[in-house]
Amino acid sequence: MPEPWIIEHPCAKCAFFKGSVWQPVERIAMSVLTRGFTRKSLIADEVLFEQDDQNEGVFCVSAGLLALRTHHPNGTSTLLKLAYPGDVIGFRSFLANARHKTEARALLPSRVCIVAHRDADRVVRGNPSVLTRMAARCVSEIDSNHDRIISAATTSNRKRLSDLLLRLMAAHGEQVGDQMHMQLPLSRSDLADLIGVQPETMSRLFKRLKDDGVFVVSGRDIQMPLMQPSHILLGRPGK
Amino acid sequence: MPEPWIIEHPCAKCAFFKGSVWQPVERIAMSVLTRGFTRKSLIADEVLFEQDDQNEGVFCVSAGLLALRTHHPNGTSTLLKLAYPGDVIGFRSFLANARHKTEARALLPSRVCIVAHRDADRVVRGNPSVLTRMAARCVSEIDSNHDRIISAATTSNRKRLSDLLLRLMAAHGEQVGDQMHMQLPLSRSDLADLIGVQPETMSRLFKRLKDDGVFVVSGRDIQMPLMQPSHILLGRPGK
DNA sequence: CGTAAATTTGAGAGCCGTCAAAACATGTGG
DNA sequence: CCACATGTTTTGACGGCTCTCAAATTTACG
Repeated sequence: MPEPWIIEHPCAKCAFFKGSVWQPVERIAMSVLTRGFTRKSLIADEVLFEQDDQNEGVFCVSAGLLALRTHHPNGTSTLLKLAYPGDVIGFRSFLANARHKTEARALLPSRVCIVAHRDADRVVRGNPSVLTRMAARCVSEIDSNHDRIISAATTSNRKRLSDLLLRLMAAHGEQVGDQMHMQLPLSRSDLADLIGVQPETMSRLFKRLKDDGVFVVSGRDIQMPLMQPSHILLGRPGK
Repeated sequence: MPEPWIIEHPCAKCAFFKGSVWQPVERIAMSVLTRGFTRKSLIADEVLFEQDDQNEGVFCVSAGLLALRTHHPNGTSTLLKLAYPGDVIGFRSFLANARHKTEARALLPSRVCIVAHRDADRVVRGNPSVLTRMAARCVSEIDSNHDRIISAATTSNRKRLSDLLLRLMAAHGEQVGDQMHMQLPLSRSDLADLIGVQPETMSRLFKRLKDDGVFVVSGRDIQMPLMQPSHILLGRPGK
């Protein structure tokens, strides 16, 4: 018999509770959720799940930054997604009931909340609205993949890198005087895997951005003047 | 009170009934489905829905071939997906309750089945399993987008074109003697939009494929020897 | 301070984008 | 059936970018 007292939702205190896929659910589902609920801290470079692993649940990033990567047979890899707090990961293999196609590895010290597969399944079955919200996550995943396919097909690597750095700056940077400043959370190889070029090319792209005065770069230290001639960021005419 | 007689499922006679997202549903949902159900024939080059149109339902391709394209402000476009019989399209904007991000245009004379938005909504609400199957379509969409991102990042344009032609040959070709033969359903520009290169480059890629003896090309007529030295299709070592 | 790993630099070949022009295909009206 | 106009595809020339391999340099860390 269900308890008449109010059971607190395991995500209730999370900053992302409002947009959680697990919310709202019926009271009964809360106990299932609570039972399947775990939190996990990851140090930088720690792996949350491995490519080809069986899905063990649905993961929700609550702090830090994870990279979703697929490794190719020839030793190279492609960085498919950066997962920020609020992002749900592992739902692809959860929904398909299949193995992970990507590896999830922390780029920064991170924290994830986990709903174990079996219990996630049960909650979803009893609460179609959870499925609706997961489908919405799928859709935004599709959207961002489309954006990436389009930018790869229509935009120069130089502009794509500059866009990426702008996004990273927005997420990780802070204002210092009239400059933005950040510590890059990614290595040059990771950036190369994200843009889809070789590391040597990435290095040269950085050089060009530096030479053009768009960014001040020193290792992982990036600075960016807040007011800069917009034509530089927009790239050469046409591209 | 539901009719005791058997109502036939509107997709019952479809070749893709077995894998339909609309199947199985409760008997009551069948009448809603039937009510919202339309079929539409498209001549080559006819538009099913326009980019930025409001979603009017969920479409299931039953014959022919459609191209999902997004047009960019600068006049170029990217071909994001070829939709074959059995494919469901429009589910992205249906699930997100948003406008279409792509245009759907028939490349060949085609036929689609349509479940009107309002009724699709109703069926989904009453039958969570429909949502599960739509989520599965989302997941395979994500998978194929990932494959595309990966191949764009790691494979030469030459190999990507050759892979594409192989897939098209499998779908549209027929064996004539010891050759495969097909009529290309796509213009050179469409192929260029699909691979992500300029039309001039596409023309040169074809020339190289021809020169290397992989394909015999004449306009939209493509022939391919069935037994060919596999190293040609695999491309240069490394790539 | 020294070793291993990551990043940058150099050189050369090949591929792609751009612009412009030629070749080809298609459809129309005479 | 031809002449013509239109739209698509191919070709040429050229500059710029990326890949590859190799070596130099910097950074990270024990």
